[in-house]
Amino acid sequence: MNKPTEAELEILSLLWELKEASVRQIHERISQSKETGYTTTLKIMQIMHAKGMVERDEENRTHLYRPIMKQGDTQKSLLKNLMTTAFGGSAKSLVMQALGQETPSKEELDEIRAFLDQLENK
Amino acid sequence: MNKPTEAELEILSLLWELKEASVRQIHERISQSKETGYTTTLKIMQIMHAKGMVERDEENRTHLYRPIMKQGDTQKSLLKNLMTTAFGGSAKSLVMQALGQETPSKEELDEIRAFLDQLENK
DNA sequence: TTTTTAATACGATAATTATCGTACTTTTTT
DNA sequence: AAAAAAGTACGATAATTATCGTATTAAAAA
Repeated sequence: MNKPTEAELEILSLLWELKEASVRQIHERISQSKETGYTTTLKIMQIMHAKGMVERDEENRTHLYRPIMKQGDTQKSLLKNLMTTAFGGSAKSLVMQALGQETPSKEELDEIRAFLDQLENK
Repeated sequence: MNKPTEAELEILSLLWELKEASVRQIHERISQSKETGYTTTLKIMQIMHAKGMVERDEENRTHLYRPIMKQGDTQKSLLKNLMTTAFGGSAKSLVMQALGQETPSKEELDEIRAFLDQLENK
């Protein structure tokens, strides 16, 4: 599956969150942070559909879109790409940079620790 | 400083690694993994210079380029962007995805643990 | 000294991505 | 029933990015 563009990714992540949404719903969310026309959002979603990135329920007049690209797979491939291009392939430096960026809660830190332990025993 | 494009990032990370390089050096590295013309690499580096992303030593005929954008800053902003768009802002899920992707060595895992502890006591 | 090689500069073009206007259709409101 | 509102479709265009050819110049080799 091909790499989503910036605009596509923005929409995809809303779809991951909402599971299913109309163009209007997506557009309302997007236009909170960005000045953009409704038909622009519509067009991008149509393109995503043509590319097979999303599926569409056309039962009713207002179409409903659902993501096809799995969130985990997409995250994986984007991360891998970023890791090799910007971090010289080092997971460690990426991870530490990310943690410094936005520190998780105590609970989350513990989950990460557990995950580290599990990795080590594999 | 503006977000580097894919092609720019590829060059930037080579410059981070080499500290300083000619167009030819960069092009040789790039063309190992990709079929591309010399003048294409040249042009992109010229554009990067025009944008102020790199500096250039023009003493000799063969110009030498050095990165201006600091590696850490660039990594930070790219990661932040990816974290918000693809990971719903969750550092935890990004970190775990990255670790699953490319498991660091035992030593590196320990460094990450130390970093986690340090975060918690801050 | 002549020729060949290796460099830069830079405009033109291709390719990709984002934006929007307009036409048309269906639904809802008046 | 007429008008307004809310949808989709889709072509055209703008903006950005990537690629390359050609001209020119400097250095190296013959």
